[in-house]
Amino acid sequence: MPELPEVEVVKRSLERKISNLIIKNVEIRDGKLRYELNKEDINQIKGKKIIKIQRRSKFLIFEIGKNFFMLVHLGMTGKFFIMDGNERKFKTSFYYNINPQKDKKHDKVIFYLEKKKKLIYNDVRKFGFIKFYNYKKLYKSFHLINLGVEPLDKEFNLSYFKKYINGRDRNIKDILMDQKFISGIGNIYANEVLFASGVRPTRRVVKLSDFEINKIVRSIKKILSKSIRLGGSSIKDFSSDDGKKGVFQQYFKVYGRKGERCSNTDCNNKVMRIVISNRSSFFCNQCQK
DNA sequence: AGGCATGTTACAGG
DNA sequence: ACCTGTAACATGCC
Repeated sequence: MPELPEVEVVKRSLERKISNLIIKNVEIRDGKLRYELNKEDINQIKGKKIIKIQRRSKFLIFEIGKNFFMLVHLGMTGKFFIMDGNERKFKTSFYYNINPQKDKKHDKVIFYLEKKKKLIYNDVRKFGFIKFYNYKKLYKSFHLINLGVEPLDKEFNLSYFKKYINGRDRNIKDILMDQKFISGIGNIYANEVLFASGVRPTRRVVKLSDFEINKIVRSIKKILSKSIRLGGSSIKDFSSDDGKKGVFQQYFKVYGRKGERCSNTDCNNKVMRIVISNRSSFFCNQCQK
């Protein structure tokens, strides 16, 4: 589900709903995630309070009690459900159509909170993980230490961009998804950003003009922040307990649109799909140079 | 049946 | 030691 905007939306939602609550108990339904869940660590958080939830790149960082941190990555299909009493609320779901019954099968960890609330970590493909650290080790962990700038930070600008690509002969799409360069962009947003910038995903970075780089930088900031504002453009809150099918609102201009007409009104070209680094890449041959 | 899927990373080769 | 590209991980939908 998650690229930066989605994770940010999840973070805000969690902050609102479960911060300042004490974790009464934790049930591990299936600890086999990307990394096996550490039971001793899990035991340590019982009786402690969720103090704060932060985001770095696509990672969520829960501060629990004093000097203890839970690092969560949602992988491809990780999501959190918050249950208030018996109601299963779909706060942040993105995996085909969510079916409450089928979905329960993939509940991995259940955090029992105060006020009869529950936080459920659910992950179909098990690429996500939950790890625990103290402060020092958290920020020294290999997950966080190699991350590049946050795309929405001022630090991410033309000169940072040029400095990084200097001497690298790679295509622009790879660079945008390179977490050591900027952290938070995945396949969907890389495609969308390049469409908005009028740059083909295959372009070598050494050949980009300052004008084009600026366009890319601005598109990144614009698209990511817009997406956060909209509640994560690739996800939609579900209220499916009444049996109604949730509706995905698609805002994508090129992603997944192979063969469809280009989104630019004055263009009759069809969107192409090619594979770059094992990932689908969509673009308009006419509008992207 | 086979292809495809928002993620990271271990590994091999240069 | 660095840099780059490939394959693998698990599961389900089309």
